Amino acid sequence: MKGIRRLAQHLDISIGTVSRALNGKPDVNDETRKRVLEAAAELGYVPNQSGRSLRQGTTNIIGFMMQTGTEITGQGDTFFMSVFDGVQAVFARHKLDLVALLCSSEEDPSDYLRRVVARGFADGLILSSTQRRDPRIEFLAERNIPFVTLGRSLTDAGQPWIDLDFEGMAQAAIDRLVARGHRRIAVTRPHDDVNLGYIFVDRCRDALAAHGLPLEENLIFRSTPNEAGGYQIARDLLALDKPPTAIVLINETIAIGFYQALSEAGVKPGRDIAVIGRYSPHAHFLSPPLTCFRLSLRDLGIALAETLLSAMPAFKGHYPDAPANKVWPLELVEGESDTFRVPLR
Amino acid sequence: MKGIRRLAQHLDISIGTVSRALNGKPDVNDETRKRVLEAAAELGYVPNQSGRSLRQGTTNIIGFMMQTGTEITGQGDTFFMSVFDGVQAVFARHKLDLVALLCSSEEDPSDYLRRVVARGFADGLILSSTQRRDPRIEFLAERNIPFVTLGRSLTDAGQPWIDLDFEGMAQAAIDRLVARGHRRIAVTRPHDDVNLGYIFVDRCRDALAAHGLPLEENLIFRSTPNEAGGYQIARDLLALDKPPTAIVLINETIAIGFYQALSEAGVKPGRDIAVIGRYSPHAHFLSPPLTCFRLSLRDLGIALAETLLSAMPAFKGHYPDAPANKVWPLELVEGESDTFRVPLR
DNA sequence: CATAGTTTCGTAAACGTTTACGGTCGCCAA
DNA sequence: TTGGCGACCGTAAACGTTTACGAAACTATG
Repeated sequence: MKGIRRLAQHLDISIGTVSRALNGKPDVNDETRKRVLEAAAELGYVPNQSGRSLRQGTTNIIGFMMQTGTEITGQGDTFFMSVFDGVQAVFARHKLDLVALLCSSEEDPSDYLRRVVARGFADGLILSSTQRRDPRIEFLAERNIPFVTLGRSLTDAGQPWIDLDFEGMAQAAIDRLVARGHRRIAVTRPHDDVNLGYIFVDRCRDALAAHGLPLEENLIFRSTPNEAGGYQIARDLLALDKPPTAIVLINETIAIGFYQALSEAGVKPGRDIAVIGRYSPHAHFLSPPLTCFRLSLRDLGIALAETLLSAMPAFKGHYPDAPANKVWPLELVEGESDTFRVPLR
Repeated sequence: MKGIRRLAQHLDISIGTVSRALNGKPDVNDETRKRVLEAAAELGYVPNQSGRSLRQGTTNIIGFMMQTGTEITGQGDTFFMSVFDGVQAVFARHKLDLVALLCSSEEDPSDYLRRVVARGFADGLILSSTQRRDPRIEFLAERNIPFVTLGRSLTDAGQPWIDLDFEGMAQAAIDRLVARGHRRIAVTRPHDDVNLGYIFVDRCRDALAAHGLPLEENLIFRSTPNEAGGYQIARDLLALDKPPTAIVLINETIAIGFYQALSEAGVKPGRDIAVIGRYSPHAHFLSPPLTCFRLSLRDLGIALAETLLSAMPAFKGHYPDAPANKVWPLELVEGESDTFRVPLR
């Protein structure tokens, strides 16, 4: 005898009552409930996941899908782990288990999603690393699986999303640099088709145009979003006939390689070129400290979770004021890497 | 009508035959099997996970447990993502789904494990961040859930494990530094009770003793294993009356903060102090390049997966030569941070 | 005391699969 | 003709829960 039957037999009551007692249903005597809970703890009984979700049609599992391989995501462990931490905190309060679904860099994310999730694996999903056109979105939407995306896509299907405010960052960074006299400003973007690259570059172009300045095509640098990518960008930049006087880095870790390549050439951020980037735990420890845009990753995770919950029928009304769509603000952290000013001529 | 019934009705055959056809059982006509597979693809049928695992008593899910929060794990950047990638590659070949179970920094890992896994959630588990005494091991062992740990523990229960060769690293690093004349060598260790700290420090002590040298207590630095921790170590080290002439850093990302604090004090690795650390994607991009110990994280993941598979009854014999226990070698990458030699006097 | 209402509990069906078992059919050999 | 055998397929039980329904016991009300 196993499972709930064993527990019921041990207590000499029916399995129905045991189940009700454990699940906090109202029609069970207080005394009985107490006995059941004690016995469950004593025998180490834990309800079987499969049985429960087969019956209820619900798994109590939320999946957070991400991709492995820093060449792909541009965000290392700490980015996702911090966001995950926030998401976890919310779901734990609702007895939902959160698991990370890491899609290998070798597998197509859509195939992965189809394979692992179509079979009723999760009650809800968080999608990250959204591509410019992302078939996963259509797939989930037409199956009515609640989900939220971290990042916008051109193929949005009315699902809630939260995205970082790359528009605001572009605007603020460009305005700041232009105010310091820069006219030829470079920008970077990821090498692949992730949507933020388009958003960021386009908005930088707009912001420059508002000042009557062009975004020169050869000052748009594509790279893998890791240290090596940053290194390459700096090399390419320095090899130009007429290098720009300022640059805005869109990814986190590229600053390390970027700094290094500059250093090897005797070029110092803040003195010879203005650099603005993204916050990362090492940003403070670069020399000079990187001026960068920061956000609270944990809070972002919390918002993602609440948004997803408000999109799940079972939790209707729990988070009425959760944002359906939100552009998450980035806060400027002043460093010394952008103090270089272009003298007026 | 849903699920396999719908498929059976659509084909006008029994659900038993459909199931057999889909699962590659022998006693089904080739023609019938073909029709079933086509119809399944057409209708987008995917077997329900809960139903299947309820019947079979197996979930086809493997869990890789890690902890969120860089202050905890000590591996920033891409450590886990890379290992995970290797694990994934192996399990995918066996139609096993791998999910990451990230335990929040706020929750006790043992509680987490009990909560999420006891209910028959996974067929096997990989445990990382093993503590010196780790209750999770006993928990899994007595429930007969196949698992493998990344890291040894004092409370090992006969399960297979793979650990990094911190002994070898300690030995090689100390020998190297002593050969260059260093007599007062500092070492670092994580701030918490993760087992590798003990192993590493003890073995450094042994290696020094073999040369007739002591490991001075005030030259053992504890810190959070992130950039800030490394920064603090350097500050503390420089504040000593008589700073050491060399140091071995056990964690990856602490090198960044360590370098920065040295730089602020005008101390240069390789010229004024010898530094040996652990490889990380940024190690090349520090100045001077960090002499460090590297390993193939993806291969480590592959080995973990094969080891776990060979411990799972259902895969007996698939990986007969998978290591039960293995100390994973670390390879020295020569940089320029340890070229400082102590002049003979 | 009769009746209605309330509290508490047991019974059994249902969730979607897999699989042991037995049945049908056609074929071949004796 | 008969028996045996192999190929193929249908039937139904089983996995471990939850929950709708109804029964029983008790309480309150008239």
